[in-house]
Amino acid sequence: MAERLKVSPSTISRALQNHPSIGKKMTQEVHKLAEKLGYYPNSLAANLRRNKTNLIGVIIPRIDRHFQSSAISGIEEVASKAGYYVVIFQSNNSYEREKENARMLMSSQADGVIACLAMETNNYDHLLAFKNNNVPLVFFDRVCYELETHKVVIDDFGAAMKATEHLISIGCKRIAHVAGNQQIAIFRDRLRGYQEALRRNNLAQEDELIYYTEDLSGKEGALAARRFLEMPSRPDGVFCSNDTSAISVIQEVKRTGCKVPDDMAVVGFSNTPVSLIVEPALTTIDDHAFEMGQAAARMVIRQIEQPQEDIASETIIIRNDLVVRESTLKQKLTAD
Amino acid sequence: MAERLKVSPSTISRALQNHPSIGKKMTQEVHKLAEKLGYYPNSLAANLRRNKTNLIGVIIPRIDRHFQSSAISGIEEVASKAGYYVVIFQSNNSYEREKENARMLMSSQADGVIACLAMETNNYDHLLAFKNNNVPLVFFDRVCYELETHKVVIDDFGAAMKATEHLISIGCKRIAHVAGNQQIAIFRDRLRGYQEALRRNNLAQEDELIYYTEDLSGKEGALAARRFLEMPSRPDGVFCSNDTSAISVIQEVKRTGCKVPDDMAVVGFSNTPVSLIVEPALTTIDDHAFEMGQAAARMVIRQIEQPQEDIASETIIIRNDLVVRESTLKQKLTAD
DNA sequence: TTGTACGCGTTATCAA
DNA sequence: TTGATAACGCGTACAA
Repeated sequence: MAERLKVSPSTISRALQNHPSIGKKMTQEVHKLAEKLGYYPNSLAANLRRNKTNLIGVIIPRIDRHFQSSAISGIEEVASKAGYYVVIFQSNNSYEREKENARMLMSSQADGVIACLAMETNNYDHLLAFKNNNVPLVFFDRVCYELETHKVVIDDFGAAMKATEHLISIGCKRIAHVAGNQQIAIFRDRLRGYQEALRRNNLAQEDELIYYTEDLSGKEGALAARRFLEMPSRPDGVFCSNDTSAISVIQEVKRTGCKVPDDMAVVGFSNTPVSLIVEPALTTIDDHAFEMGQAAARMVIRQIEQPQEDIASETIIIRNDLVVRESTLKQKLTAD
Repeated sequence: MAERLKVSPSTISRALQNHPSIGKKMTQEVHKLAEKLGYYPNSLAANLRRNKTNLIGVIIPRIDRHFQSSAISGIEEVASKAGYYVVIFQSNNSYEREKENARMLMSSQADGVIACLAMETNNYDHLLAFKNNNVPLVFFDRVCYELETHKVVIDDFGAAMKATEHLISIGCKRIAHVAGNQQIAIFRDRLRGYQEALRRNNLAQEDELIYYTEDLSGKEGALAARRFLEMPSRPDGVFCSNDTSAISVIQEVKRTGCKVPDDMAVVGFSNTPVSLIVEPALTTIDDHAFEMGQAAARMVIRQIEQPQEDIASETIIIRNDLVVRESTLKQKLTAD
């Protein structure tokens, strides 16, 4: 190491981190030399020694989904300001990969972990390792209620109710729902919120008004739309559990010559950028993914830095907003 | 360590990696015990010892851009199959952050690096460190011609020419261009491709037909459209350097009551998902981001594993395709 | 087939 | 203010 050329390793080490007990002339010289030699500290060794990596691991299904990448941006913003680095692991919605990711993360000695569960996951043993080894773990969005950890979520039930009641408020009488995978809590909650809104307003609750999808893909959205359109008494409003399927519904409805929102009003979920581009622009729930990420990061960092606060489980609920756009602006109301 | 309960550390170590010279009964027992104890190898220590991390660092502007996240998915797919892990660093298009990212990556002893440069970057010293320390470096998309490294790109010049000639082929006579930041090579190349197409076809090449933007944002696209629409002799076709601006152009044109493609045909660049959702659907260049990522990953892994192949610089050019959609399907041609 | 001993590059501790 | 030394957890050459 660079010390050859001057003094002792410890002096170098201290100088590089501007330790107060080092002469400032010395400190300067060391810095200059490091620069000249193109010296990069080996953080592997440092982390090993200090038993701290400043790494926050993130396990998410897919990076190329807008909701996820927004959340990551939020995590990154908070983490980097606090001096942490974010390493991302994609599960591709596969349980096996998620398990592998968790193992990796344990091995890399991450200081904390933030996770959004894979579709497939319904066994949580692989995540217990974090608890057992005192690695702070925070879930967001697709959380796990079986495990006692901190969570960041939105009120999916309430948001779905709000979305459905909005459809009711513009005069829809038969409201359908495109439902997500019912293995996942958030999609169950959204279905329940939809049902509760109907119940409270004494509207029809027919099974055939609910179309269950595997993964809320565009293709499934189109299939759902076709089913609804073929019904003898056609629904006049649809609440979809995500934007992708909602947009497909809009496109399919238009393809058959019907009008959105006049023949069928549509509401989505997530406020992804596409909801502004489809025509008519999509009314949707803004779930503030970026803020969820920020909150999750703050939470995990707090646990890392204040381990004494031994709170078993805390849940943060991020606000959500209904963003009303043309896909639910019926003529009679635009006069306002 | 687990050895307390059995034999020596080295036996454990060897057993865990299924070393041939260990009794298979022994090996099995060790694995079982590790499982029971919830043992996770400390990869920090292992990497330090082996002087190899199996990490590929990726420096990109922003994870929440579709092109980038697709490329990352491609990188990840190849890397994980080859036993490498991908760590992502976002520069947010800031030179300072990119510099910081490079330092981090050096410190974390990444085995290789894949980079897509930030908008701001026009000094490349921070990347020299990789070369100086024999860390393989591969650029993609926004590459750096000043440095002698491997690169993965598309033929931006040719693609832009193809896009522009497509506009010409459908009968456009006055073709405008929404140009990206001219500091970046790819955007310069796209402008040049546009110009070359006009030249070859003896079409008007007026300065006012080129609208220079800062970052090809939606807002700038709308401004460009307005400028074009206000011109005394209005352009009848526009080639935009990305999809975001192209979509804004379409929306702005429609807002003023003009028709796409009949009054003004529009072509974008990248084939992002939104290009399918806008109406009319956007004709665009598919730049195969996922494949660029794959190619970059293969390239960097080859360099890691075969350092003897001392090729100074190799450039892979990924194919690109013009995807024709309604935004350039004029009535007279749809009869085909 | 297994054990011993050392070193990877850093930092914490203690002594000077 | 600085230096010597040990230790972090693992892999490996060598010895047994």
